[in-house]
Amino acid sequence: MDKEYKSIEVEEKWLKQWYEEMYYFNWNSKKPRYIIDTPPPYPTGSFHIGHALNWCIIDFIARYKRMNGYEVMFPQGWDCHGLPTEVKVEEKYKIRKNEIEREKFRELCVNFTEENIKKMRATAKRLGFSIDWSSEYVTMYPEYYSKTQLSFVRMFKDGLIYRGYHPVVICPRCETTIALAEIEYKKGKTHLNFIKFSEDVLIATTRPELIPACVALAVNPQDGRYSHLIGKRVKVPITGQEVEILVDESVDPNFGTGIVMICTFGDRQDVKWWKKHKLGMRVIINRDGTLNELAGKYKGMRISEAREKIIEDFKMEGILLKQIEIEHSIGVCWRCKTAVEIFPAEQWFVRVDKERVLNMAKEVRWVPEFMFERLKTWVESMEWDWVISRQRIFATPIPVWYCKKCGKTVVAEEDWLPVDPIKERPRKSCDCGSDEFDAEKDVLDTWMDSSITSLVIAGWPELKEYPVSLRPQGHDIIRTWAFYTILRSISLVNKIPWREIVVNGIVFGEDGRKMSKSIGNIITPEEVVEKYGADSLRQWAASGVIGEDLIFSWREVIASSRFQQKLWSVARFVLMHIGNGKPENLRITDKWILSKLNKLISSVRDKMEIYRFDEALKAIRNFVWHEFADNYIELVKGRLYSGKEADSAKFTLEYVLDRILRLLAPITPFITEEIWSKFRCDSVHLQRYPEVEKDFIDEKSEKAGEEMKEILSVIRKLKHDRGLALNAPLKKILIFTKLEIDILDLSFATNSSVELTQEFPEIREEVVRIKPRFSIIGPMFREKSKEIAKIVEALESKEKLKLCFEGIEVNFNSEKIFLRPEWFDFEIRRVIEGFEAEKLETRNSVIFVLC
RNA sequence: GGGCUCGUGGUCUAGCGGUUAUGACGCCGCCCUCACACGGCGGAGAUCGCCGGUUCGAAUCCGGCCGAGCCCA
Repeated sequence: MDKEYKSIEVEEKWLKQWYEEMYYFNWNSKKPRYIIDTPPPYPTGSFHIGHALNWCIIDFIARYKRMNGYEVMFPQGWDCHGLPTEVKVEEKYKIRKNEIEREKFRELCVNFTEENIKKMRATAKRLGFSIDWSSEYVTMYPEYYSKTQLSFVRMFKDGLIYRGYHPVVICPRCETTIALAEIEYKKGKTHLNFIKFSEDVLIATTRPELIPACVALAVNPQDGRYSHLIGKRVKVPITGQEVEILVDESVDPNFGTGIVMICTFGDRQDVKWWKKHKLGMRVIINRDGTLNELAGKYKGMRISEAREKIIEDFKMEGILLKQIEIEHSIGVCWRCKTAVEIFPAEQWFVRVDKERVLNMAKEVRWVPEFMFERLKTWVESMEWDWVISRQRIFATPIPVWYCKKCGKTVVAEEDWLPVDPIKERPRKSCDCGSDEFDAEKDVLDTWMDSSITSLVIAGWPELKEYPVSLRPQGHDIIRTWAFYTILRSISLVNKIPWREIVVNGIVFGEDGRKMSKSIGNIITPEEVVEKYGADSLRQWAASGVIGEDLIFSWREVIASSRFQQKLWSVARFVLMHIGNGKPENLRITDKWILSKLNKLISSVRDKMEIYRFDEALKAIRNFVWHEFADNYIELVKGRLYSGKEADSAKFTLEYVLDRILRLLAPITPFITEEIWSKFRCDSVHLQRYPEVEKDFIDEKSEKAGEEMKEILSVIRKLKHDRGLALNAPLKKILIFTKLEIDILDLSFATNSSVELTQEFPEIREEVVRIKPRFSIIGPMFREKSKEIAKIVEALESKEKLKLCFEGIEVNFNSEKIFLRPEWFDFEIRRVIEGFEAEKLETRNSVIFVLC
């Protein structure tokens, strides 16, 4: 074995030697199943460090469960559809999607995505994830999206999907509807404009361009200033429509003038009021963000343009009384950051039964528990159903046509799927007899694809097992992926999707900020692997507390690679000495480490079960380094080198190494496999996770072993303090203890002869020096302090000893005073058997070292 | 504005009713002892964010404040 552990070389070797079938999931296996609903990443082309963290956690769980006898499914999906790819493809080919055929554009997107998947797959493989590549799924392929369509058809039939005219959020740049979950909020400054509608009606608004869309004004019922206005009608400037002044408790009397303008639609609050008060609708914005004829003279302008113009006009008319700058936040499209608008349109919706979703979600075990709160607050704040139609191309088509003659909606039948309504026609005539149809051009929200992953991996529509075992995911997509999956699972099969959900944090850069290109604090998994190997990156991933955000840290990665070197050196030592080990005549030291190891196994198992990989790994590292290497190996070296009583040590070394490797295998699959292959057959990953062997738990030996460790430590310190080499021999070490310690191992480890003594040895003690503590004596005796020192100095040896142990009464200026031991520091010399001796103490022993 | 999480040596962190408050990195000193100098041994370094309260006892529980982050409005 090389002295140095070459992680990169070793890892690349195993990547070639391992065979993928090792991790294939078999539905016919007799083992209990453990199915993981893994996240299908969006194929951007780079498998980033956040993915790496998430996948490491999944892999720890998968490997742990496998070693515990489960048939584990660790699938890999790719969630392909969506706007980002459309945008990238447009950039790449310098086209606009509407300039070429739909089909052609889609093809370009598919090719682009396939390339990206290839790159990400390579990174995932390099990191050593035990993915079952035979269960890979790609949402843009017909095998998958036909299931998305099937889910649409079934939910439509059950009345859980409907088409409706309703205000929805649109992104004027992307020219598509987006879901509430796709809105981001940005803080910024804007002007609050005070505009006079009539002599006694002054409103304040941040969106003056929407005045043409005004359908009502509202005041707070408690607001005494305006009680005379309630129910009155007032004329809107510019466009001149008359609107009523309403009352509503949710109007904030302290904001602006206390009179708010309700328009269709400025924001979601407008939608609420519009619904509640059953107001009319004046839509002045087109889908592309320009204004229409209802905006009067502002027709054709873009929103920002209209805002400037209208302010100018108001100024001229003298009805803009003042403008103040305020902080506010606006909703923007999460992909292109354009400010979103609200626009009523005919759209497809999924019905959201909030209460039911929450009740079912409670049946899932949430790790950490508080993450459920995130879902709860999100669901409770939802204002309308989930809009699932999008005006895009690269997505799953909505399998629907509309009869040209009677207008009836024709939804595809299950055996027509997959289907693209634009390319195909319904396979039967409309009930009215007509064969003329308009295809639905809208497509489905990408979340419609990815919210059925739990079902798809379980074989839906023929479910083989459900709910599945686990959903691992980040907390950033609780309101989307977790929520949608629960909703769809309930809607389609009336069951929760998974028994348990483990939510991990997100990764920050070393500076504690979110990783981003603009800040330049991005670390890629590839660069970590190139420098320190995958096992080190994996150890870093294990170092985070589940659910908490994790800061990337080179320090942690380096510490991890050092641990690997240590483990390697330990293994090298063990493998040099093992062979012919026998579990017979185990000595205290052996029993001590075996007992500690079995307790370690127990606690590591407990930590793995609750996904506290940080604690599991820390415990293992600590054991390997500070118990096994620093102490056990040092204590048994003598036996191994001398061959005396070596078999028990050999057995123990081999047993401990074997268990350590299995314990670590889920976290560091490469180094454990490499060491395992040096003395065992098969793969370490096909072994059982260590079980506690109760027979090895031995409190008495453990206590004795700990005592030996402490004795060793005080002797090391003594040698250190005296400037002796650690292997310098001492004349004799006499130990007085009630514990059954092993002097054979101790004498080797200290390179000295060690004797146990039942009785305290004959000691001659002598006070060599007494140093008064002037900080105590000074304040008491003032200028006479020096005299005290002299008196003490003049004491006879016996008296000095007495002072040291109990204190002594002396004459002082013809007065008797009592000197206390704590007033002085004593230097004591002990002599045993004619040699000068040092007295050392541990909790349970007194040790005399003869130098 | 609301919800959640977190403030512990220089840095990162464990502990979450009684510990001499854990460990890592860094720092200082000694040591190339036949597994390991990517190592060993030893050391210095913390009024546990601030203020109150509960308790015999609080880093740990409760309340308030200050600060950071995430999610949401």
